[in-house]
Amino acid sequence: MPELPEVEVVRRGLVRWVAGRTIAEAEVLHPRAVRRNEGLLADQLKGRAIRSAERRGKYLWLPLSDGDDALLAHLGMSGQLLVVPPESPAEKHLRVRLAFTDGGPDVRFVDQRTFGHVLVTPMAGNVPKVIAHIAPDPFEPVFDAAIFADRIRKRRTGIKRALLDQSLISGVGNIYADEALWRARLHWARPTETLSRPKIADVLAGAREVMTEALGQGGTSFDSLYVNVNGESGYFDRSLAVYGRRDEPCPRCGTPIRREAFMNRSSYSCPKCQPRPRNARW
DNA sequence: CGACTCTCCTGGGTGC
DNA sequence: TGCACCCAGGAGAGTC
Repeated sequence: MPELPEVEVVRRGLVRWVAGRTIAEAEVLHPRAVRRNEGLLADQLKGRAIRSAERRGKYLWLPLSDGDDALLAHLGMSGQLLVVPPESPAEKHLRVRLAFTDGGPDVRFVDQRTFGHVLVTPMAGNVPKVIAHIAPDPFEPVFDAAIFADRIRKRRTGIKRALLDQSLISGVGNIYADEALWRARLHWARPTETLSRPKIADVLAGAREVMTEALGQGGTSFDSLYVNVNGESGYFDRSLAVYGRRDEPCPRCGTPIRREAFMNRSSYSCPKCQPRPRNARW
């Protein structure tokens, strides 16, 4: 499942392949992949050059020449942006294909579960207009830890729900939320308004550390659904402390990791290091 | 505005 | 072997 480190791996892989190249043809093979796009993507992209590859949180975009807009992508759960030779056969779940005027490798958006999407959208300052409501991610210079802590403390919800709220902090998904909370020794249902500023700083530090480590190992992958632009999986799943490790020993204290249902998904935590608060909220 | 739920999707795994 | 389920969620839309 692509979260910030996985999307960053894709961005880094993509930028060296696409910067400066001109799109000869864009082909949409599944309408759902462009459901947020206004107009015809193929017409909007034909003849445009890609300037670079940028990212905020889990969103990735390719600024385009001849206008102040960009090709924006979100990988959803199973989306991939692959760089492959133009003659290679269509992938089973190929949704959008970009061919280039230089005859070099295609960029292909492949997505089994179609939660991901791509669209051409105008920029609003430094980010695409349609993601202006997303908060900076914790690796951006403009991310303000004090503002983040204030906003967390004003919420009336559980800390994990707040971490997953992309308007408070972007880039954190289910995996790294669980890992950050384990590092900060906090239960996911801890009410946000009961957290001290230092404790919020611990969570933020945990999130930054675990995502930095994951990035260093090429991201996390549990199966072949998340891959970099060359189709390779990351190795960070070997380093996860709690996510997906029900009944395995906590790396810190040895207590078996528990799995709890939360928002129609799973939360993994250590019962001893992360005791459930009496005033749990979610 | 904030809190929360519902919904979209496919294929691998599981139990009978 | 077949089939009915369950599960993985990110985030926009909608409700209150």
